[in-house]
Amino acid sequence: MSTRREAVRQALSGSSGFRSAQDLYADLRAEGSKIGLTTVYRALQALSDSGEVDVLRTDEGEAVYRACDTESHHHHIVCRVCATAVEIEGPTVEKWAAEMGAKHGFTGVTHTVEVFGTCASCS
Amino acid sequence: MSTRREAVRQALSGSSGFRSAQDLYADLRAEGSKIGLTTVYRALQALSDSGEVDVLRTDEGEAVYRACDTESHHHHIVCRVCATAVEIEGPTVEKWAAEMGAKHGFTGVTHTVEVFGTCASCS
DNA sequence: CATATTTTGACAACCGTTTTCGTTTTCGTG
DNA sequence: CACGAAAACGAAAACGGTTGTCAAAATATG
Repeated sequence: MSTRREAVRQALSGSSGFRSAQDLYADLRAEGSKIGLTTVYRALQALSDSGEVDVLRTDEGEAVYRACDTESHHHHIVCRVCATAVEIEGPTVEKWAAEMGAKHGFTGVTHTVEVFGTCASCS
Repeated sequence: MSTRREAVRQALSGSSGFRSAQDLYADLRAEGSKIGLTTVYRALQALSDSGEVDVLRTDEGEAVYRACDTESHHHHIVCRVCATAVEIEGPTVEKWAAEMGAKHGFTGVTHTVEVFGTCASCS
């Protein structure tokens, strides 16, 4: 793990919620780092490959990343104002997805679930 | 509703599963239409605004569209091999999402749910 | 210390999407 | 049917996020 990559990881861990690559790049530059945008992208890709961060796409097609507290499968509820994310657990959904898959003859069922809303302090 | 827009809608209805704007453009050109790519995008945007089609982003950031059978809120289970999509209903998830939102003090909660798997005929 | 390997970052290339803008088509009205 | 306004169209350029290129710098290896 190189220094730069570690810096990106920390920038991500240090902020709550989902951040875009460009956000993180701006953060790092703001604190004086001379890191390049390319390196941020590379670091995020590596971190996501190794499963250390979650990735998802916004409706605008931008990739956003988040350092996860837990290793296990879980979902998030994200504030659409301040982007703060809370990890939520959903045996309910997991079960529902599995049932639906079975019902329609699908195998190897996976699912993507994202919940958005306005958090208490932003509303 | 203009002629072009109708053509796009039909191209979409005529194919099962999610299709990208460029797919549809290729389809239309293949059958001899002189439609422009711009118009396909505009038509899809209009159709999605009016709720006649569903939109979602692939992991690669590309927007894909699908003509829906029903007007109401629902989800899909998509075959990752042939892209066939089946509409599924989930009072369970709707309720779960609302509960989770309330539990963490979020308001105006919306959600995105997509289920993927391999359909019976592809597995 | 010299050399091989990896990492880095400026910049260009990409790709899907959106905007721009001049042209064409459609449509309402006289 | 003719006219003009408004809407739709399409080619090409612009755009924004992301990825590739490549030479320079950092790091590891002998």
